[in-house]
Amino acid sequence: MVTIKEVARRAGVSVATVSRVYNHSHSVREETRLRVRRTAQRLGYSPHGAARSLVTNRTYTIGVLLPDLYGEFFSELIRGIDQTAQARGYHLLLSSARSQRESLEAALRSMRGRVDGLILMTPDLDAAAAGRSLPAGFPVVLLNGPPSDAACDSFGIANFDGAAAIVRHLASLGHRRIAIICGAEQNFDAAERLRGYRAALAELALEVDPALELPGDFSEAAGHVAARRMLERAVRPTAVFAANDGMAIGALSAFREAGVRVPEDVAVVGFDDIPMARYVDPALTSVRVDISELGKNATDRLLDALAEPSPRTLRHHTLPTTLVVRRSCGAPLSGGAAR
Amino acid sequence: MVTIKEVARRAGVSVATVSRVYNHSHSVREETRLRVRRTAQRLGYSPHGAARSLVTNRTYTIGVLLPDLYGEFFSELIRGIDQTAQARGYHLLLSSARSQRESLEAALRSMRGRVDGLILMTPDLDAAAAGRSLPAGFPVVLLNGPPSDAACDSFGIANFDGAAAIVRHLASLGHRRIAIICGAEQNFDAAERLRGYRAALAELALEVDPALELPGDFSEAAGHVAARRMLERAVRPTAVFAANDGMAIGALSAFREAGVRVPEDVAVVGFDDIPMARYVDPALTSVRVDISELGKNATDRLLDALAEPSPRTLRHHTLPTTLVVRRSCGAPLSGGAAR
DNA sequence: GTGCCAAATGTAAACGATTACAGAGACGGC
DNA sequence: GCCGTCTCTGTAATCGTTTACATTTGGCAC
Repeated sequence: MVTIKEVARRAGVSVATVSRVYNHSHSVREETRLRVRRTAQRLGYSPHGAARSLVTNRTYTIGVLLPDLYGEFFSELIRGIDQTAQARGYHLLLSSARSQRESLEAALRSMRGRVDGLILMTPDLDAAAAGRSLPAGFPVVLLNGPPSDAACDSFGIANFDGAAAIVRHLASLGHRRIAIICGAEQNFDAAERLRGYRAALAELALEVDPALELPGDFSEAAGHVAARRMLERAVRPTAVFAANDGMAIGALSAFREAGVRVPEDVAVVGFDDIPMARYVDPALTSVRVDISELGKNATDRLLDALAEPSPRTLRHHTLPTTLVVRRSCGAPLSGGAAR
Repeated sequence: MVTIKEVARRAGVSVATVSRVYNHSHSVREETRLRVRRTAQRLGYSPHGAARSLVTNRTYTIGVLLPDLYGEFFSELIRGIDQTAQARGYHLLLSSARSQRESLEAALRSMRGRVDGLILMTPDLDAAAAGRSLPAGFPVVLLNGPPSDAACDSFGIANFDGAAAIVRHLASLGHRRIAIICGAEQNFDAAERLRGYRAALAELALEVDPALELPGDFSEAAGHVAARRMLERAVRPTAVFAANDGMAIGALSAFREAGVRVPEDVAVVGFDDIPMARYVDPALTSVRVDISELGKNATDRLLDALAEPSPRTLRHHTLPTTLVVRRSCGAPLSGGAAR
């Protein structure tokens, strides 16, 4: 592999000059610059990232630590992060932390000297402590986690409001027995959606019935199972709120198999508004969350902090959600098909 | 940030000893090792990746360069890659190359000294040359690209066979006018699926009719549009093969809106077998491709090459596909619902 | 010719680790 | 007591850059 020394020798200059050509270009004669560039080109030289990082203490890389890498949620999130990072000249070091604690700390350690900052997704309630195991002063943005006492910014989505909006919408359509298929246990988003569901029921003076709260884990299969269990009941709910679209779609298929019509016999709504939602039958009413925007915002915030490392005020940002009404909830659709 | 020197000083040893504790642990007295470990722990030390890479010439990072980061295909692929890489102690440097040429080369340059090897996905037909712009001898694995003359391994999926199998299956159900909704232009997978479709038609002595080959781009919307265009025709196909599941699902929704029954009036099949496929209505017949396995294989191959850099024989690997029959094609289902 | 200034370039010390090599004890055999 | 050997530890060179500082060069005013 050709180094800066080699280029310098072949171009008849010192390494400092070559270096200057590749960085702030002032103070290099045009003729010299050209000669260096041509020589480098000919030799196929490009600067060695690690060596550069060592002396500048900048890697132009941000670490992204996610709980797992499954489904459209994550591809959207990464897309948003990558887009922003790339636009601002940063690389992405990606990792998923399967077994929470030990592996999380290990992952953090192994990123020392490889990244300038970190985007950390800690959806588990007990992972809140994660931020604390970080070296103090290291730039970190937390994603979708419970409010943490760690000294860093955090981003989340309006789970509570979105869930409440869904419930209010269903109630406005006349539903009184509204079930929920919960998200993964220990998951913060899931907990907030459940809390929003309960709060809205209370606000509407509807009964909060534990029997209407079915367990789930965000998978299509879980939605399918939950719907089946509902059908076995003597008294069925008239509406079902699945804590994400995947489970809603699983529930739809279970209802279809059982000959239960949606939305006539039971209304179904989801959460997230994944691209697929508008293509299932019936088209799924959901809560729109711009996941890639979430990634974008988190990345912007992190890169801002990197650029200007003054002690800025820390904040928790909440991304708003929008109700998207389609056929599955049985509402009259204004102006034809929902987009 | 605390360095190895600091740890050495505080532990009363030389930097060499600290280094030895962190690497091959032989030749350090147990008592010394413990003292060093404790000191490091107390100071919150962890080795600096860039410095380490500089001298060892190993980054334990592999670069992953993809055309974009959209949809379940990519999240599955990345999942497979990450899983394998992590298990073998490697990090992932992820990047998407939007505008092909210039950005591709730029991305490659900027990875010099940051990665030990590269997984490069070049689905575009004209990107075949990409491999050639790489420094010779740099370990690279190509993914889903056209056969390249570059000196590196490549992995792909059995697009041709999968498409042919789909067509044969439809023909065996009595279909004679089988349409295809093509994938993105210039995309190698798309081209191969089209080729497989045509070959199977020829083999079955069915007419290859350009009017039955509709353009698409792998998006749900494209499938929707293509299906609408079919419905406008005087003579409609009796079966539609969409080059991926997303487009098949878009087509399903268009048919539903038009009151055309699937599979009674028209059979629909897809490709990829994304998780969603079994939950749409009717459940979608598709061609199963284990995307995460693809990522896994490519990564294993790359890491093997890194471990043993002898000039191994280069190969092109093709991942087999399986036909998954569900309701949308109208075939009699053996043994109840397809898994 | 001399002195001064600015621009262009070179010299060499970092950066934080790894590792070849050397040195220091300890021990045992003679 | 001497020497060889083995185990543990230290010294210092090295990796490929950046960059503070020094040096050279040429032009220009005097």
